[in-house]
Amino acid sequence: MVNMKKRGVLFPSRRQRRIEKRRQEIIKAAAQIFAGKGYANTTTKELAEAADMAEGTLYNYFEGKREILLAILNEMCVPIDTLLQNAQPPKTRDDFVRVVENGLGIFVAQLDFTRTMLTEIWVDDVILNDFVIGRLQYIGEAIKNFIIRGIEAGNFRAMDPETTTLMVLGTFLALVFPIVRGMKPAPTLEERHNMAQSAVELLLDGLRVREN
Amino acid sequence: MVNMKKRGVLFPSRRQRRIEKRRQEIIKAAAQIFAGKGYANTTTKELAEAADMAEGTLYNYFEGKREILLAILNEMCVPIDTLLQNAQPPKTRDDFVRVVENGLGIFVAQLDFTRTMLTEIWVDDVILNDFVIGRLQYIGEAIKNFIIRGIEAGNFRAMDPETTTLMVLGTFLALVFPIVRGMKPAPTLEERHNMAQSAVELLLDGLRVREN
Amino acid sequence: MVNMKKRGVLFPSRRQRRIEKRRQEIIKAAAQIFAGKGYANTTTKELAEAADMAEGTLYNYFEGKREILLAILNEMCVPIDTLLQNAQPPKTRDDFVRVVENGLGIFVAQLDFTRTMLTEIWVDDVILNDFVIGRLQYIGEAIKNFIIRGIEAGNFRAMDPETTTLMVLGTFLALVFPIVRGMKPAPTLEERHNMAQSAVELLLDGLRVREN
Amino acid sequence: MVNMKKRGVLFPSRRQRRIEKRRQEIIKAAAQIFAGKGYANTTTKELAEAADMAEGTLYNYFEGKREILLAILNEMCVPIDTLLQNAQPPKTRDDFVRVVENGLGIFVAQLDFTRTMLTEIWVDDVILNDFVIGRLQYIGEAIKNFIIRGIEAGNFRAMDPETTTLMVLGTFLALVFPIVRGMKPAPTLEERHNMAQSAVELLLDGLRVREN
DNA sequence: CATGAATGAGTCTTCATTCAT
DNA sequence: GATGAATGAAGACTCATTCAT
Repeated sequence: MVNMKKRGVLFPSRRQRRIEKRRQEIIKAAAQIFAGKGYANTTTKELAEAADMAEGTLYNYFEGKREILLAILNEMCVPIDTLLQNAQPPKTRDDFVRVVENGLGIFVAQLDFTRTMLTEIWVDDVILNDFVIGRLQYIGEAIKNFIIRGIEAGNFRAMDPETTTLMVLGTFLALVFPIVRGMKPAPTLEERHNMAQSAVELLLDGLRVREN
Repeated sequence: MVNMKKRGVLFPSRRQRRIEKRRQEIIKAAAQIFAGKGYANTTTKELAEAADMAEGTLYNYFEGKREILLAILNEMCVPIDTLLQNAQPPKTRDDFVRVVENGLGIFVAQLDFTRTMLTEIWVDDVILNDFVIGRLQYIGEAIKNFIIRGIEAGNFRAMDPETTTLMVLGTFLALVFPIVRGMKPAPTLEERHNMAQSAVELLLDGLRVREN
Repeated sequence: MVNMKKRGVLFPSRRQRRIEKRRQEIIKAAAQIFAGKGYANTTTKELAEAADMAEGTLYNYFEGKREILLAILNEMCVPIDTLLQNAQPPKTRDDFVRVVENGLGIFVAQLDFTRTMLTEIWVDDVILNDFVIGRLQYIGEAIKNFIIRGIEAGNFRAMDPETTTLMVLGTFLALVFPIVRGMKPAPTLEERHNMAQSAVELLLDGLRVREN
Repeated sequence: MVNMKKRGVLFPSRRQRRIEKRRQEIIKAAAQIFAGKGYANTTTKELAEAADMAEGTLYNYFEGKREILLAILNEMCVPIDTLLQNAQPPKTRDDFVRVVENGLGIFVAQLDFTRTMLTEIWVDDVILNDFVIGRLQYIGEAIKNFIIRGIEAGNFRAMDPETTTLMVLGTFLALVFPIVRGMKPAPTLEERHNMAQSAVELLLDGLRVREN
């Protein structure tokens, strides 16, 4: 007989599914508000209203306000981590474009989560370390290797890989920023493709006209 | 006889100078704390302690907590605005490098102020609009014109000026970020020069080796 | 199905009744303290203690300290207003006595409320205007008309109606004052009747013996 | 040689006179503000500004805020006490009018002081007892005797002296109220005479026409 | 004596969390 | 599980009083 209390993650009972659904509702609603006014400026009352439940009910699903925030960030990291795990180091120019495109896609797909994260990393060292630093280092490492290999293969000019990595990341961030901050609407699939093209073009070839 | 009540800004009385000095002390101390934990997570008690005075004394110099924040941001914008007003559109590559260098210099010179601002723009629309948007647009416009003129002169390849501008800004931001976030120490003058060199090189020539 | 959210005023839900009850408790306790030491000298802590609840709980029922004061005054005006609306202009001497009697009754029935009001009208123009002036003018008008009609009918001697009205009101106030200020115990029904008799007698016939 | 430090009250030194003058300035200015917003709602900063001096200077002339209030009330009681001491029990109707007139004159002559007192007696038992109760009892006693003697002489009808006394006082208060509360301008000498006439007429003869 | 900046206890108010229903 | 009233610790701000200049 299956132990009803410990069905495990793979075969959740109906009860567990309901709980999970409710948590998701809370998370989604909370992300929207956190994204708008920041964690510290949001009251649990607002969270409850946004999730359409009583204040006390929140505490049946989360230990407290902060756990909701952490859940949001965890949630947001899932697709990022799967992308990172499956990603192949880009070989061709099109590979490169596709990576940027995918990255944009992830952030855009969960705008509120992204906003929430961006809102907090400046203020909360724990969050910065637990959710951002590691992944950023991983990505940075990947880019740096990409650059180094390019230099070794004679395809890239000899530049400081450290600084260059940062700037590559910055290019990406710059594309995302106005969207995240709500100054631009979320780009369509096609627009994302064009943005990625432009980015890669700039990074690979620079502004200047090739003389030959 | 000198009118003691209306000495004006240019010849401040000793009293006015003392007040201004005290305000500066408060601003400096507050920026340090705001930079670390954000405006909302900082109590007036902490501000007072950091400025080494009683809580009530703060209110002899500022109308309230928020005014201290605004004073910080105003303070920080002064050197930026003078730079922007005196800046010439870069003509040569060295011009370009110098502009980036100066920009880095400003942010680094007042790290706490920069951090404070970065901490709040995600959360406070008023601040974003009053202190950032305008200047960013101004800078963005300048960069865009630079790009457009370069394209017209046949020096730059035909790229979307809008997106490109963003990415140029992003490159800069990327250089600043780890310093502002306290992940890297403030760079020396020489290091800033090298960073600016790298940035300009990447932007103008891209990663790829010129084939000729 | 009964709409739970819009039951209306006439059929309050149990919840609404509970809230109203709690508000009344607070109002009553607050009136007692305000009456004793005045609004400005009363702290919310004291209010909470008097109402036997935590300080924060007050704010579940009122927007703030001042709203409690206003609620007290509103509360106190209800019986006054109903009296004023139903009152008939006194025709006979007994009518007159009864009016005075009723008036005394109202103030005595809610001594703390009366005290609270008397405490604040000297200090708070808004309250004076919103709660007192209008009603006083209405009453004054009624008295004045009563006097004028009396004069026209040849029953009353020709006196300045304005000043006389004031003095009639003053007579009433004088009866109320020592009770309100706590210098005398609240009068019984019978005592109130006698007081009203005396007042009417003085006003109608004066101190002097009728010569005929 | 005269002891400069203890010249006594009758021959104040120039220094003492200056101090007294300064105290009077403060008292006057303070009364104006207390009259408007009440003691508790007035800050020492406002007092200092009104007296055109620095906040600290107040403390060279008074022990604290409360002492200023008490000084105001003392000040106000001087003319009242001299009047009470010199007053003869009114014999004729004109005597009576003159007493009322004088009373009005005193209150009107120092409106701010009167207002200040009226503002505080509701809220501060010490003040009520020290400054008002005693005098009121004295006056009440005088009126009561006047009434009793009138009754004994067969001039006045037999009424409850207690209640009647109260109402006589109330008549007076009613005349003063709108002036004190700032709803009417201060009456001229002549107007005061008329008011006194009306009051006495009402009290002695009542509203009703004498039938003979 | 005059000044006014400094002080810190005291106020009103907010809000995350608990718990009885 | 759901509710939302109760709680009280903590926060921003005020102000009478002191004191160095």
